[in-house]
Amino acid sequence: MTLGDEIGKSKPFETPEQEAYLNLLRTASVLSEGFARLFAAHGLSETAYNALRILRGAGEGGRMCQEIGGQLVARVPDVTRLVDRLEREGLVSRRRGERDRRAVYVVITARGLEALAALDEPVMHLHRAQLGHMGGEDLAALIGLLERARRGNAAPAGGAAGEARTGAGAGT
Amino acid sequence: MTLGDEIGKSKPFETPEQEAYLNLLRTASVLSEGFARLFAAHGLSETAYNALRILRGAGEGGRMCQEIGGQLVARVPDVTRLVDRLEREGLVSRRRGERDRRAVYVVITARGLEALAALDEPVMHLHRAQLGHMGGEDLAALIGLLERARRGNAAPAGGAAGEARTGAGAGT
DNA sequence: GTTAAATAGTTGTTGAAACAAGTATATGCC
DNA sequence: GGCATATACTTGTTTCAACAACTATTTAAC
Repeated sequence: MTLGDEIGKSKPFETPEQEAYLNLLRTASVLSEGFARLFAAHGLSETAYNALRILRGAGEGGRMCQEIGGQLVARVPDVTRLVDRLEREGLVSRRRGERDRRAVYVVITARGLEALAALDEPVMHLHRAQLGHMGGEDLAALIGLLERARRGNAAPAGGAAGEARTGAGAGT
Repeated sequence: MTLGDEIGKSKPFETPEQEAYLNLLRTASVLSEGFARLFAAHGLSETAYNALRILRGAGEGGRMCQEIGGQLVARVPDVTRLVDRLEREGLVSRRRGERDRRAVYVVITARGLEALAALDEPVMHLHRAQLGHMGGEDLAALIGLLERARRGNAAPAGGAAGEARTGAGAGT
């Protein structure tokens, strides 16, 4: 089913770029809704799940809020309150940095690890249910094209782009 | 730049499906942020812009709230208040259906058309800036793969899927 | 024709997203 | 070593998103 049929557009698209963009958003929305439902059934949002995944990868050392923000697939401008919620539910714990007392290291708790573990299997299953019908070749092609698509945005050409971002820029 | 580098993941991905999914979300997020900035500079959200586009396509007859919801690229479970906001800013007007007095037809106003017109050129420009570096062939391939990716979700196999959706189902 | 079910929107409420301003610690300059 | 700047996070506030309950109208059943 083409996107034109799906959203009932008669004069489908003006340019291939627009068609690609709208297809991208639509696909992301459709797939992401499936995960949102899955996570919601476990009391988590997609962002929360994502953050927990990052923290599981970080191990006992944890990660600074800033780093969490940078690693999330979708930009989140308020990591503090995201961590607040996770902490309130006992899934993570905060630890003030010792060397740098401004920093706050967020560490996943045993309960957080359990929550993730309970999701590992269903998540993998859903990934396969959603995209398993595509061959490995098509998946590889899709991945390559998506990476290529992002490249145009590396250096925002316009005027009002690429500024502050909550004091980040953290740099290599 | 691969997504693995981008979000600083050492052990990148567990399956190609996961890699494709995360690349998809990331790309959608990156591109969509550009548009969000553009629209915000004109006092609109992406959803609001999208709704106005739908209403411009609908012409003087307008569209029912239900139809707007169905045509938006990302599902929005509260069209009423979306229309509220647009109405408050004078971009659309409501008209109670005459044949079916339950229905509310939403029509774009002259001011709404102006707002869109002011964005037509910048939007097309941004589309090109974001994806213009990809050849027409790659764009076509990407579009095809995205459509293919959505196909796995046509009939949700699981249990807790495919229910109500705010009384919709509306059918052909 | 009157009642039951379905449809189209609205309203209420809670939680999260987004932007801006504020506090505490570190770093660098002189 | 004291002051300016930058960094890391927190807090305040407004707006939007999401789910559920409610009203009005239509359709269908009997």
